[in-house]
Amino acid sequence: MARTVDPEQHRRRRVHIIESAVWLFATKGFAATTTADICRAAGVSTGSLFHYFPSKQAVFHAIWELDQVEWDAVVAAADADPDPWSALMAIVDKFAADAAEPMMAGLLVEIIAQAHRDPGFAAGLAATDRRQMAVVADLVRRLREAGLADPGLPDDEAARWVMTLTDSFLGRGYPEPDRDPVEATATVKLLIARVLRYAGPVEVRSD
Amino acid sequence: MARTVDPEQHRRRRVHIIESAVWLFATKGFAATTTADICRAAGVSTGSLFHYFPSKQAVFHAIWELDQVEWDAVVAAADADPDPWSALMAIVDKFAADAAEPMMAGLLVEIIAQAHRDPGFAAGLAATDRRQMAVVADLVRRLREAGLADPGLPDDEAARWVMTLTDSFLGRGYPEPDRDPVEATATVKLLIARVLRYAGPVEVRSD
DNA sequence: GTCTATAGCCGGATAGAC
DNA sequence: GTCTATCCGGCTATAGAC
Repeated sequence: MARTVDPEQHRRRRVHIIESAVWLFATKGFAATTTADICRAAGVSTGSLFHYFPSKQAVFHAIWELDQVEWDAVVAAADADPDPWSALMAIVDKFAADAAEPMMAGLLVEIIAQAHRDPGFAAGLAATDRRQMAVVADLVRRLREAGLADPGLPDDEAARWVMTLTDSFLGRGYPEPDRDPVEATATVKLLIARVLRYAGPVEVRSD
Repeated sequence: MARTVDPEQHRRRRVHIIESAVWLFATKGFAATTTADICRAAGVSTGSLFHYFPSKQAVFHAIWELDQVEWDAVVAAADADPDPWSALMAIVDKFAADAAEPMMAGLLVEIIAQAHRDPGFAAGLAATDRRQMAVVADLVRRLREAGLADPGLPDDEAARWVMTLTDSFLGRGYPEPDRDPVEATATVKLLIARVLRYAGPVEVRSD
């Protein structure tokens, strides 16, 4: 009786505000997005917004936290896959799919820009990145121990280079309309194979 | 007599303001940098600033234009070098040196962020990038025709991947203190060799 | 050409009724 | 919990004396 309010509803409203804000941050940038913009997009008033979040920055941070949940599933899938190469390719596909959402590219740029200024945020970003890198490094190790790859580099360094290649999905900072995402993915897989000196067959097209 | 004022002095003052602003944009970001900040850093008054530049954006654009001059020299040197591999490595070194300046990384992030919002600016960025890519593609062609490399990809696509690897100098968006720039450069050269299937010797250390 | 002073606007965040 | 109304600060850019 003390709490008549559904905590679940509270969470849902929060998520709704976050999802409205993501689009704005990605297209206009963090600084150029006003709290009024967010309120309009989410259909709430200023007062409500600041009831759910203490500041504009807090809304931005919450976006990042939401994304972590998705990655947990990806990591779990990679660990469960008995074939390390297919697990690695699944991760590559996940990166490619993320980057294909036009919003994601703009958002990531904004996240990196924030990290360059806010050390605390940078630390969180670094932690996430290390987690992702550890998963990839583990897959490289499994490939190497199975005799399927010989990067000639420490596993973690090799993982870093794999992720450098997947970063290319984000493009070079400007629209490249003539670039075919499917082909780009295939090329990344090919180059990962070369960099790791992978000995197995590289699936070039999945359809 | 009509003009008592040295146009050269006008140019020097402009450059001075630009150089003061670069630092601020790189560390605080474009939006968070106020025109008052720029004035203070450059030691001029508000009125003067807007005498030299019509807007804050114009200051930012001018930075980019200044950088172009530097690149012209790099391009000329690459064309003149009879050895395409050493010319390519010189370009890699130039990218590495740029990224080693801590300011440059922050500035580039800001430039990319701007490009995501301002189509006109993005077009300029794309043009510069194409110019750089064309130089690299030409070097790949020369390597290929000399029988020293066989990327198995079109030259321009191979050039794109070379530049993807050099992008890694900029890091992953957060400080990585344990990363040795000299070693990173050597690794990039090694990976470029693998990606291009370069047949010649890879200089691993220059000192 | 350079300054001081300030216009004019809009931002994030709060107060307090309901 | 949600709203309306509003504060307060700081911003870009301009005006006008020198």
